[in-house]
Amino acid sequence: MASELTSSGRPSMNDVARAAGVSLKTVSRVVNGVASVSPVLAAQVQSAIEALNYRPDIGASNLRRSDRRTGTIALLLEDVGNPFSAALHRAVEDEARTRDVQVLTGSLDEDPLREKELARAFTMRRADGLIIAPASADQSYLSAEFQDDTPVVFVDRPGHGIAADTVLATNVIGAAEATRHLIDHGHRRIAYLGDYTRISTARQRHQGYLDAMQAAGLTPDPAYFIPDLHTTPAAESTVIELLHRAEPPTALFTGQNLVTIGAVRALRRLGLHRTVALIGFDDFPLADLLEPAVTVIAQDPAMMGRIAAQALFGRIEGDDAPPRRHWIPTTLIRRGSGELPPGP
Amino acid sequence: MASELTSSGRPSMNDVARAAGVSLKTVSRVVNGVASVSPVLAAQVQSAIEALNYRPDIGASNLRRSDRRTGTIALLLEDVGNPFSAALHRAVEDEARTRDVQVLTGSLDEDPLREKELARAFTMRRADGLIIAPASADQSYLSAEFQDDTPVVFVDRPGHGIAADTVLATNVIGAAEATRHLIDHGHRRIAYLGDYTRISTARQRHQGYLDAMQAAGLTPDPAYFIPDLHTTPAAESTVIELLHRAEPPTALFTGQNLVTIGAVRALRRLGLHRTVALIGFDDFPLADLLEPAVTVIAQDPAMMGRIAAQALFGRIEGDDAPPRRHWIPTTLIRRGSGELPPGP
DNA sequence: TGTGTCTGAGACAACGTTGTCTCGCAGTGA
DNA sequence: TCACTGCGAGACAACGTTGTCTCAGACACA
Repeated sequence: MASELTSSGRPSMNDVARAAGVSLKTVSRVVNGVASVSPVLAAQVQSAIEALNYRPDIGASNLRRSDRRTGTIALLLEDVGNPFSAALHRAVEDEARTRDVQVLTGSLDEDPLREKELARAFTMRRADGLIIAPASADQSYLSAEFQDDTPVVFVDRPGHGIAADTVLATNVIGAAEATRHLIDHGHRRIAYLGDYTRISTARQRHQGYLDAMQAAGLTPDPAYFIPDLHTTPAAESTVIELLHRAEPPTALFTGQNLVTIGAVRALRRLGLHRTVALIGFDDFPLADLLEPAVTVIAQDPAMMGRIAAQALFGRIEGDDAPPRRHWIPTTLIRRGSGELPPGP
Repeated sequence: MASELTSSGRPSMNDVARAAGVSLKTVSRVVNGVASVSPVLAAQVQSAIEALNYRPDIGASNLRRSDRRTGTIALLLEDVGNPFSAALHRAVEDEARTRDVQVLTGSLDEDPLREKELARAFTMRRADGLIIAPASADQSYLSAEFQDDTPVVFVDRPGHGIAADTVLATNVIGAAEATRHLIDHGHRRIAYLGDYTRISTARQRHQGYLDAMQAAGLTPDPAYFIPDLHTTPAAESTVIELLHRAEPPTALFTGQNLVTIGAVRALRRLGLHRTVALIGFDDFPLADLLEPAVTVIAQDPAMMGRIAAQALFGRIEGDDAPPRRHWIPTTLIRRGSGELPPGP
């Protein structure tokens, strides 16, 4: 157990070499599984490694290696604590795991400055690639940041100012499907309630709503267009105000999770949860256990993460085809709230 | 815009030095904010940095630096996709952010082998510290893995075989409070339904249940002790079976999130959700919107993450006091399901 | 026996950066 | 004018590792 280290910290290959009575380079060969080492020496090296608890420093390795891979990718999401981001994160991790790659994560909180700070932090750590759900309006800074030699994949939201693979939900189609579903159930006064207009998914979902209304020959009433809701309390109070109007909508289409939940709370407080129809974009846990259960346009964050990670690793491994755009389909899940008829 | 790089990849300090007409070391001084550089040269260096989009390689920096900090910590959780882990992760990130530290994450899925693999992967990346919710029974391997020079903090579950700071919820107290609450509402036949017994939190919550029963002079019926439930479907079918027995319990105490949700589903299917009382350990979104709303013992994963991160950074910065144990209190939230009286 | 080939293993430089040492030069005081 | 001080800035080695080169020795063959 007596360790013969020159330095006080972790043992290095040199310490292992000394302990095993071989050259540094031979230790390197054993660690990297190069075949041309005689079994006798290899065994000596192995036991020295175990005696000293030697662990290679992949930072130093990376510095010298020709492929320059750190075995680390970066993942920038809206908020690793929210269910959508968390599910996507998990799927990325699963893909990374099969390749022995680790994942550095960061939350952007819709803050463009934070996005740039984190991009820089990850550049300085020489991540092999980046998956990002961008918060800022323009990602052209990324090509300078990464010198165009680190692949980038956009997920959930498209990037701007830089060509890269992109993985998106079918926001327009899904929102149109939700709206059409409400129209098919007899609704005409349908309100759209969405997130900040600067967020592209919010704009697309609104677009889908408009498309479906127009396709049905209905004129969307601007009074029913309610953007810039970002939190549950904001959505709740806004819905209460909306339903107190002289001519309230008979159906609500909510363009985001927290907004949907705010709407559910508001309808409950007003006792209108069995009267006013509701469809939310993005599924959430227990939606099926509410009264009435909430009809949603479900996204598939796990698939988005998986496809994004596969695209990224493809690029890291040398795929240099033109950037691709992957559409991940949404699904209408009928549960009750979206099938309520309009009042008399 | 013409870049004068020797190498084809990212520019190095050498490239910046050449472009600015100064020595490599002067660039290093400017990058590290050493004051003793004349303003003129510093400005030349700055503009060369910007022209070349130079970004320091903190891996190389770390290799040479005396403090040996990578500015990266590792976080090992049960599953970054579940709400508890995700909330904890987010809190750790927030603490790390104030210190310009990035977070490497990994999910263990109750797999001891995965725990060891990830510990090794993070050692090889020379993380400055580790926060872990352990899946294996013994973490003594960590002191070899980290050579005792990388601080470790256990969170949610205690570690074994290695002394380290530990951040735990008051599982026994919280579970006892839940059970007492049911007893106070007149229940005598109370079932405990929990996760795998090998998980320490599951054992502690069961212990709290036993404590409260005994304190009330009740003998816990072994038939009402139902361990090893890990998923919602398993919990759902088990609860259905349980309530079909000749003498079913009048109240359920569920020791974990997914089990609670399985119980809610089962009670709904049986139409007993207003008859059989239910208290769950760990809060979950929308628990207050169910019918009846679900009474829970709420944990505070964000506080657990924050305290764990603060403890870890304290150690990283040199705190060498004996290991501490931090207890994060749980809170009983009365919502209705836990206040139902026993049937006649 | 001499020559050539092969193989295993060590020597050395280099990756990008920082710690330490040294040196030149301007400014100071006698 | 001459030492002395102080300060800015460069030279050099080193961190832990791998790529490349070289060399010693075993072996085969003419």
